Amino acid sequence: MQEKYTPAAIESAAQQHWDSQRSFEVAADPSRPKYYCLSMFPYPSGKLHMGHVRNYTIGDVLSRFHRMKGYNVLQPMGWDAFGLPAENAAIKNKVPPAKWTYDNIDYMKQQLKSLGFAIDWSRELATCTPEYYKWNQWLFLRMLEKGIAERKTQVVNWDPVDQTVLANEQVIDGRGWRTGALVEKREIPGYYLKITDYAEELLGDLNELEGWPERVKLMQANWIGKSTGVRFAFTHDIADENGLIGDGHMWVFTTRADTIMGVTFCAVAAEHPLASHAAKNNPELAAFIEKCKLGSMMEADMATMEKEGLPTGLSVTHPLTGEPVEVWVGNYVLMSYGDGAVMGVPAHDERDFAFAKKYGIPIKQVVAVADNAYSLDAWQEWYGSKDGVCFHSGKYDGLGYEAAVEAIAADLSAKGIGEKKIQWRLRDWGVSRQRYWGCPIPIIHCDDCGSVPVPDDQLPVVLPEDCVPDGSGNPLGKREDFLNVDCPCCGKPAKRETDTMDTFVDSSWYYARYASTFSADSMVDTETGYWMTVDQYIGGIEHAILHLLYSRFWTKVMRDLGLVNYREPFAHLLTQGMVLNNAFFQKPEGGGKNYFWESEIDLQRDAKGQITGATLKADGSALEHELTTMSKSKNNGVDPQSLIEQYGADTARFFMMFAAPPEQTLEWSDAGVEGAHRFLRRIWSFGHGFAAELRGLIGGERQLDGTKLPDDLATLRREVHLLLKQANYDLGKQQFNTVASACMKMLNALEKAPRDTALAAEVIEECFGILLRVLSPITPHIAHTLWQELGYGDEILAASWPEPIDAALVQDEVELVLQVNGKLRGAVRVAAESSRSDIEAAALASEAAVRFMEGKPARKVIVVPGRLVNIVC
RNA sequence: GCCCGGAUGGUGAAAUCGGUAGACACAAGGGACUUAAAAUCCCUCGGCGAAAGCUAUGCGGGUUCGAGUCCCGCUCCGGGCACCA
Repeated sequence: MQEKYTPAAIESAAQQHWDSQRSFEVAADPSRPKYYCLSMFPYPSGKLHMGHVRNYTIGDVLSRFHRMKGYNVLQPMGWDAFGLPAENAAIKNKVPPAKWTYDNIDYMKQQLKSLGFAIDWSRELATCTPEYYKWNQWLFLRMLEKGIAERKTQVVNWDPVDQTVLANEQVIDGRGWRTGALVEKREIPGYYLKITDYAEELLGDLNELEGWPERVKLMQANWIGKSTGVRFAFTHDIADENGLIGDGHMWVFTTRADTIMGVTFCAVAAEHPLASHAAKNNPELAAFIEKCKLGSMMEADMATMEKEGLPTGLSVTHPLTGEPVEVWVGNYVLMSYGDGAVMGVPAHDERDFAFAKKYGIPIKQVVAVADNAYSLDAWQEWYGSKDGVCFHSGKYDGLGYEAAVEAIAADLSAKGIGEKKIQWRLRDWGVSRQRYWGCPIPIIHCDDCGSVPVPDDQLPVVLPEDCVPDGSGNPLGKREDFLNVDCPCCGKPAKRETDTMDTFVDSSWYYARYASTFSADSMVDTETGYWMTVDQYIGGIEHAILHLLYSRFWTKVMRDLGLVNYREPFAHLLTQGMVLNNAFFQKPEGGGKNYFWESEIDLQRDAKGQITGATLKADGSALEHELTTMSKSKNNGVDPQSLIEQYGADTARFFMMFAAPPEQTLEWSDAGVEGAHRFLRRIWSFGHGFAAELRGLIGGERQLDGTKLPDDLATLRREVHLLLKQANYDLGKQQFNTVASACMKMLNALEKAPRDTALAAEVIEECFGILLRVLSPITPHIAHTLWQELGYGDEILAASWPEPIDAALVQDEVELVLQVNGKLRGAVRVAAESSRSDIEAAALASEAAVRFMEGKPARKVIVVPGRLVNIVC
């Protein structure tokens, strides 16, 4: 056995061993319990980053732990291979996205292998391969047949210079990222998946997901956003050349029907038919509407922008009072939510209040809350409260929120212009992307037959892999060989759809494909039934809503099509915190941020080492900094490669687990890695130092007799078994940082232990065997090698997980904390099985108690068994 | 702006059910070994104080014998906001 710990050598040897044994290739085996452990697959951006190392180490720890617990463990890996960065790289380097992507996959796969993850590589998949995306297309066609997919108009960011659609990410301060041109909103056709049809089930089934963090379920519930309210119409006789607009009804939705008597205006979206009609003879309004159409599509921008409006000059009729109500166009009203119109009740809605104050619209209080006086001076929290009663509301006066809503809904319903309605915040999922590097939408456009689905036997529609996007629109639009096709209905020349699918489609079902046998004839097969559902899913908290919601939806669609028999894909979810690092930037005049690498700058720090400023090495100019997620675009990623090369995979893995609990954000710091490596060196030299003794001991049928141990060895053994108990508890909580520290404590104890007797060697043999096994999921290479070298066995993978021995844990005496009036004043030692009154007596008699009680009688003595005694006097 | 989290020494963090705050590490300082360095090992290490002790878990209140942990009100930081993945 080598004296020196040489991670490079032992890690490649261990990896070769696992490779040659095919240790991690698994098959369905109904006789054994299965554990499907899935980490979110990476986007092949070029190199692994620290977030990946963190994510996959967590998954690997859980996989290896469960394997030693006796489970049949599946841990697959693949590539979320379609997406925008490949096109950006193509624009920059003139390399086809396909080549860039496949090259990145090759490199990153080798990186993953060097980290020693227990992955079944025989199930590797990449979403950009036709064998995979064929089934995106196939399922999309089934959704079309069932009416789950439909074609309607969508609003996109349009760059008028490049004549191309931009992602939100490519719009910086309202301008195109490459051209700097003001971005416009444009309506174009696209496909939507009716996720709203599943809203009720997606919401309800959250209750079944006991293994999900509450906060994720809460976020999803809020996102789905079920609200019960009233949809009703303001009537009018506004007509254009086609007759009454909207049949003389302007529909609105409100959750506050109880405030209907306080309506003093209505607001409609810029795209609303009444707005368009009013703009015809009103150039100022037409200009305002154009301006609204320029604005951002993003909800955050909508919510923070200045609320503006302009009157249309039109009025509609209040459904209950019959009074005329002015109609305004508001830039904050969304055509895509509800009916694109809202009622304005300034007295009881904060936004309406601000709007009314700004434009001098009357404010009419119609809800009163006891002991509060209404004033128009400033908005008060209680104005929006549902706790009050109707007021100034005629027949509804005195009714509380619920009674008022019921009464008003009933009256509106009687007039035939309103009803109670459930409204969802969730919108349908627009899946069309005007991009090249994605899964082609399998549709053919024929002048005669319209939009025709590609027949199943012509799937997949294969994406040509040699295009190089240049930023001026989808290159598929110029590919005659892709575009031109005969119409499947009439046989006449037709054109293929050039839109591709949202990449969230790719990631909505990959877990099911891993679990099946990659058949060319079916999306999923019977093997899926054994492995699914995923027992443990691990990924970044940033996916808490969209990816997870789309996957849940997709699963339910597959179930309705009879493809799978489960209703939820992921039983347990671990949302790892993000890995953060400082990012340094300057703000150029055109807007946006220019990021610099830390190597390009000089840092200024205060006496405590906190960063106070930064300057660019090149010209000394000042930089701003922010603590943010590691990302390619921010030049603040730390490449794990150098870490692996310098210290080895085990050190990188140990440090990642030790640095913070998995759910917490992890602020990157180079320091600390050294400590992890030092620990592994100590483990190695401890093993090396005892190699001869341990080899002699291991292997026999001998069982350590704990009753004959001298005190120091009994204490050591007790300490290690106690640490094992804690480590097992923490593994159950998925708190791996304290598992790592338990291992460190075990080694600390072992190093201090006496080692000069045969009995000592026996205890150390048992304890070190525990330590190696607890450590093995985190640092598998060193644990594997020491296990073998010391003769514990051939395969630590095949060893069973250690459990603490109760007899080793007992102790005769315990030390209790002594408090007087809640303050720590000392300690009392008592026999472990002392009664409450014995403990009280011992505490009261102690020197510290006498001293701090200052002669006062004890009014109360609180005894917490095994913990403390508190004397109140 | 809205929804969801988080905040504990110089740093990362621990504290299982409301019961010794700072385990385990990193950094720093001191020492041993060494011709020297590296490595390794030992000691100190929240603040104030000579000590007794006091004080301390982002800020301000509250509940409790006892609060990092529970409640109310803030501040700052992170994630998401539907075309980044």
